[in-house]
Amino acid sequence: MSATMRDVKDRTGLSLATISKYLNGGNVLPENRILIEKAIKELNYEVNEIARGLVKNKTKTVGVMVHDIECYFSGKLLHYIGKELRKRGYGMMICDSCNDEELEAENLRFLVNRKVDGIIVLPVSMKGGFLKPAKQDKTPVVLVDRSFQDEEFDCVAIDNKVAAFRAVDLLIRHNHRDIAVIASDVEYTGVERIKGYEDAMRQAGLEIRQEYIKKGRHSSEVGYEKMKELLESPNRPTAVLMGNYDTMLGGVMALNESEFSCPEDISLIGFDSLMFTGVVRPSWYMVVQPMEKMCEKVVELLLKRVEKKLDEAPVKMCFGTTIQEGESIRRIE
Amino acid sequence: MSATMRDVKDRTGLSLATISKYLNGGNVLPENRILIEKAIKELNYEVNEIARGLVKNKTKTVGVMVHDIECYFSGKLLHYIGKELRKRGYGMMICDSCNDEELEAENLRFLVNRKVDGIIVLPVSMKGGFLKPAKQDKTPVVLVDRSFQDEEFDCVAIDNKVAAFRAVDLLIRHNHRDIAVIASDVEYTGVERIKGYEDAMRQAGLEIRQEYIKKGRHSSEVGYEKMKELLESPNRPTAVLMGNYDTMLGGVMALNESEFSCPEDISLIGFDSLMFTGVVRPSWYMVVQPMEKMCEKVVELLLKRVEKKLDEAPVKMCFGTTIQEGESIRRIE
DNA sequence: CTACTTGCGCGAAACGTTTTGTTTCATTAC
DNA sequence: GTAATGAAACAAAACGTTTCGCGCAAGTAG
Repeated sequence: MSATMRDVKDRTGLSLATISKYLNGGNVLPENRILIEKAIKELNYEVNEIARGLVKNKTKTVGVMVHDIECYFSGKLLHYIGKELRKRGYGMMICDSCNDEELEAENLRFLVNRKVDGIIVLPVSMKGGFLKPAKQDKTPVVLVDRSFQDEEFDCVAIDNKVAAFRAVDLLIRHNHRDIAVIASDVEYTGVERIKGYEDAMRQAGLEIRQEYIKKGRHSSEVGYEKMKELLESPNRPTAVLMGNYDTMLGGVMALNESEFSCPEDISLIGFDSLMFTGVVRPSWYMVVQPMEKMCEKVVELLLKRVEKKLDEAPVKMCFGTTIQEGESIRRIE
Repeated sequence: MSATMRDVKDRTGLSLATISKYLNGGNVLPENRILIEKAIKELNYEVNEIARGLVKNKTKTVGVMVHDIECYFSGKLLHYIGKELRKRGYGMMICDSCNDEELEAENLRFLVNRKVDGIIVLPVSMKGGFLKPAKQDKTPVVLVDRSFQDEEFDCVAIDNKVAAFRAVDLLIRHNHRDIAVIASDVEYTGVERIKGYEDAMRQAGLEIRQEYIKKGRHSSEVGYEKMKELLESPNRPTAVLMGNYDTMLGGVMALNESEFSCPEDISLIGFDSLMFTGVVRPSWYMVVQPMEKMCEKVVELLLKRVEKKLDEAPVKMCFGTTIQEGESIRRIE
């Protein structure tokens, strides 16, 4: 098959140790350096990273598990994380959990068995149990975007509660009183965002009505269904906070099919969907996260753990959000 | 660190060969099976896939390189490919080429050095030169969505020329005469789609005007710019074929900012953007590819090569497209 | 001139699996 | 009672690297 170090050794008459030294940037005699380089070129030799990984017990690869690779948020995240890892000489092994907890657990074992040096997880689960094999193997794990209810892990995210609070507060300052929310009660971000919604309502002295809190997994289907229910309800709200990007999509679809329009009848604010800026009319108000910064930090934190430069208790990094203005909110006079 | 086969061996008093046999589904005495299973559980033993890969020279992993992981098309593709690979017991190592040819070449070497069993490429480049290391290593490669101008490789894609032809033909059948196209002249799909545009115009006896053929890399920026040029031109077209999903986004942005509207002033048809269905008004006419089927085939083809079940010349699989109806085309009376 | 350093190179032992060819032992057949 | 058969277990040699400890030569200090 392909050439090995042994071939280079034979062709140069040097020893394996010397070749290895050269490959790893050590000092070799100029004449030998030339010899080796010539042999490598002629043989098209390339390091076998598998063999190297075996002895070093390091693969220079980190695993990244996302809850759902199809969603825009994941794509963006993977892009930034990949860029940052590459900058630092690491490769990336991506797994898609397909929003399935079993698959998530399987993927984790997959990565651990392949001896990745560390793992970045955008989890499906709200509980951290599935990470046990990584712990046992002492493979560092850092969470991104979401954390768990039961366990503390290194984590980089935004404060979802505060972000949702601010969004609802904005609606209130536009004189909205009948404000609903469509968000997930089975995903960490959704749960936190609902809390923020409730806080804002409470603080403004507004009644928290259960019929205005629509729960269901973050997805366009749920967004569609729940928005429909809200529109058809006798107490149709004047504004809705959409729990994430997908529910926003679904919600707007329902709205487009209805007799109502945005922002005249319903005001909307959502999360994370920068892609639509300028494409959709009316343009959307949105809560945006500093994704690139977050990804840089997540990688930095993970590699510190990998390289044993950090040995304290779990670190939680919280980023601030901004609200991107749009046309989807009406001021009630 | 973590337990190895040797630990299992010591704890059971059996030999390494027997443990290996058990792990690989061979027959062992019932009493030994129990012994082994107990030891594995107690030790939390997990196979080290790196070591296994070294001796088998098989990693049960395929590499997937996409031109740009941020784009929706890639996300969808990766989802389906991952699903299919998992079904067949393979893992997936994803690389993002970030639309950069140099990075693409680097990523390829990365995958080859990690001894992936095969590689699926959605290429940036229009030339196949960067695949040389894979050839030398005899790592099978299958292209998806795009192929090269200079070399033949296994490839699964649609016939872009025909797809574009049909789209333009549809516009013509709606009595449009002044039809423009915005597409890439540096990417395979764009080049083919422009050819299809020209064929359709020619066949209908319509003049092919260079001012109506707007070229530039497939991106929302280019879509935006070129659409603006078209709108401001004295010979404003009545319809435009958008070269891909990103140009469609950019084009619609430009349109939204202008005094013109779709479909009253300008009719539009684009490619691949299922995600927007129902969200954008007017809804878009689009050429859609059977992505799931294509991904299944791409994996099937690659694994046949990997498992040496196929030894012929490069295979080119071409899929048909359908046109999804929308509201973005006006019939001219 | 001797003794000590320094820079390179070398051989051999790892790393954790699979695999090959051989050995062991119980069973069956005559 | 012996030979033939077959299943299961074993020991050892791979796989392609890195690394450890040592040896050799040339340079430096006294």
